[in-house]
Amino acid sequence: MANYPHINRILVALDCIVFGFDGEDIKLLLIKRNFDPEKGKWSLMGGFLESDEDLEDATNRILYDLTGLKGIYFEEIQTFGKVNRDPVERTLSVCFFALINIHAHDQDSAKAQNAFWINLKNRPELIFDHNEMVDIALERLRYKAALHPIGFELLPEKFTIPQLQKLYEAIYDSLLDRRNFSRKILSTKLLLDTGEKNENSTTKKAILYKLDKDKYQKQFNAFHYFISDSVR
Amino acid sequence: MANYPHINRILVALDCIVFGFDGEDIKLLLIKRNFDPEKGKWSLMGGFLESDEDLEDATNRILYDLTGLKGIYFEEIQTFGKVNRDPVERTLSVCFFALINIHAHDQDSAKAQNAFWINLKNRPELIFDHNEMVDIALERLRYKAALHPIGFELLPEKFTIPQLQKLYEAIYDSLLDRRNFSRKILSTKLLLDTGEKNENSTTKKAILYKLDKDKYQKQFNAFHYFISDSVR
DNA sequence: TAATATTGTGTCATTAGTACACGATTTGGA
DNA sequence: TCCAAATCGTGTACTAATGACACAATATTA
Repeated sequence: MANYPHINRILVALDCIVFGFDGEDIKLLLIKRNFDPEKGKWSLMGGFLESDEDLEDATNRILYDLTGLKGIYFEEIQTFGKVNRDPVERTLSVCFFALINIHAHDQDSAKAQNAFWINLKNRPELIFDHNEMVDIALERLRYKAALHPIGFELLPEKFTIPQLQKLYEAIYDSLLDRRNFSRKILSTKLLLDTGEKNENSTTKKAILYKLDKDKYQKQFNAFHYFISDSVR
Repeated sequence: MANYPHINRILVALDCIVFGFDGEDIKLLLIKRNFDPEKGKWSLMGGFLESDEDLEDATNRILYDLTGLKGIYFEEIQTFGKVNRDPVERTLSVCFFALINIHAHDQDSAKAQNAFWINLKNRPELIFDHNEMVDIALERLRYKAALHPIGFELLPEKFTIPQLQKLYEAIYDSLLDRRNFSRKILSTKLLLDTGEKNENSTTKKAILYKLDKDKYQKQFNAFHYFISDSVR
């Protein structure tokens, strides 16, 4: 069976940081554990890698079990491999974060996993090294969102510029200038005016935009190099 | 022993992309395999994770065995986990890249591993998914070097601005404007004038600088956010 | 219909980025 | 010896991007 002899095989788990946005704050989808180990405590959603399963398929499976959604945006962060990180048995954890539209997920799936949306600012202590994972995920989200138009993954299909601004303000926990923000976002040409307006507003109704998905795909991995001044 | 029953344990390997710079080109330290599987073919340097070893310690061990150096700069890229990526037995690979000063490493260590510096432009076909690993590593190096002063890891302690420019030109495979490059680099205030000049040159001798390590540490993780225009 | 909250757009000064020029240094051969 | 060739250091002018701030328009409610 095993063809590399004398080498130890190790348990491999996946752990997922699910970010959502409710219009005001960034939220995490966390598990109130009703199973061992650490029953009763909070943790990230996770699962073990099956022997016949690609790593990427396992990620999609875990996200589907949690949210009922397919095709969620996710990104690997890091693999955590301290010998004693899991007190039960040595377990490597491949850690990733996912971004979802908080209103689109399936609530029954979440309930079945005993998962709850928790405001990032009120996050509880998590088991094992899950706190560190969240710290790193948040750092990565901030890093990525600064350079790539990733934030749209957290919003509904149609959204207003003020909503988008609130999202960025939540991600960076800082206030932005309305006028400069608008100019900067529109200059990307990634937004399409739907012609509709946000009827939920009690004051002036803002224009609803949607993402230009073609441009989004093309531009996604382009970013402005620090060294961009090339010579012909 | 095992406390999570009914779950498959998997082999975990580490694979490392070692980048170097010889003054003209980016090079890779590759292994001409004199062992099975795929004996005789080229591969990345790698090794298995030991059962009593932290992931990070394993990385340092593998890099030390290859280069004789400690404290090398390295960064995890991604964990590769397709079921059939290793034809011998399923093996997860935690993949990372390292940057070293090509002249500082221990040649005997490299020789013992049958490792050779290969120009990135002439890289041979590698085994398994190692080609993809190199592609992703290069992309990550370009990404990172554009925003962080990471390039210094590839240069000797004292270096000239023209040398640094050649490095960036090699990383991005493009020519840069001498005058603007110099201005941009000096504006970071990360370079200290050593007062010495490069005696190797056959024409005008350039000023030798060294890295201001204090500033380097402090600034390393700072970068300019896309959304940086905050309101007081 | 006036007060309040919010949205869309505009202006101006400052900074950063791009394109390009000139004089200085060093070596080696005329 | 001195001039050509290569390379290095710095400067300047134009353009684009950013940051700070103002005003008019829209919608609701008292």
